[in-house]
Amino acid sequence: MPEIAEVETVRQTLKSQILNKKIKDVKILYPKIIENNTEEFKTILKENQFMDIKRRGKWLIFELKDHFLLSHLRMEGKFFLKDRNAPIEKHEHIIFTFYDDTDLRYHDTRKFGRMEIIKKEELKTNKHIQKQGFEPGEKDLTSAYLLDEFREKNVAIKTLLLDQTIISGLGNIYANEILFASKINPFKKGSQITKKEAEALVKNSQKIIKRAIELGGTTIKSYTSSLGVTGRFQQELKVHKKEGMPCVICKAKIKKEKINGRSTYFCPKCQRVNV
DNA sequence: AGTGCGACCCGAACGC
DNA sequence: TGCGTTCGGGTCGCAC
Repeated sequence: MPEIAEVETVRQTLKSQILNKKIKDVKILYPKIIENNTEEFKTILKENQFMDIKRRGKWLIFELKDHFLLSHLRMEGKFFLKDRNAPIEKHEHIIFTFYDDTDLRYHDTRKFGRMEIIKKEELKTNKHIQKQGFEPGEKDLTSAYLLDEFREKNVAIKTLLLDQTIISGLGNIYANEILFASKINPFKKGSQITKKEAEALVKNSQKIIKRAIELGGTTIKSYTSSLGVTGRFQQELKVHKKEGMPCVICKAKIKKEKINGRSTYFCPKCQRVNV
């Protein structure tokens, strides 16, 4: 699933492929993905060009002349670059055709992804963008900040790591891995998190996301990023999808349980409730 | 305000 | 084998 490292990989890959190419036409085959009026969406894009691609958390931000195109891949959104004559595949929902006869195609099996075009001055106040917390690696993501955010929260730390308003960009895979690296039980309540644990979370989120980006993200299940780029971080997963396998530290069997409806993998020994 | 949960989707995995 | 059912997963919006 695309989390921050996968989205960053998509951003870098796309940036090297589509910048400053003039858009001839846009086709919307499944309108629910677009949060704007579809005619308005097309009108803004035609004859326009992507001048830069930025990112905030899991949101891709394509810079146009006077607008930004925001794109969230959710579970399985992918971008592919193809020849315009290539047959349209089943899950290709949005097609941007450039004047050089290539297409940028948005492919999304589950149709969960979303796109929205906004005026440039609306970026900071956009409802999606403005609520993003700090990203792993940003210097404002400190243990003091986390302790303050967790202080009054009576929910599992695992759930809090997935809250984009606190830390921006983490999904289920990296939340599981960061908790394992930090030796924190995923069920532990936010208010019970100690200073030491908060420091470990800052350090490990930074380390793991940095490493995942270096490896091009995690390819798991059906998810691969654009243009056939395959992530290699899955080779370094320690607990995610490792139910029943021996812990790399202590050999105890990795457990799988649900927290807030999400699969949570952890080592019952290294991540004991009271350490 | 904080918290929990269904809805959105559909292919894969599972159960019989 | 083949069919029906369940699961997963990020985010939103609603209910409490």
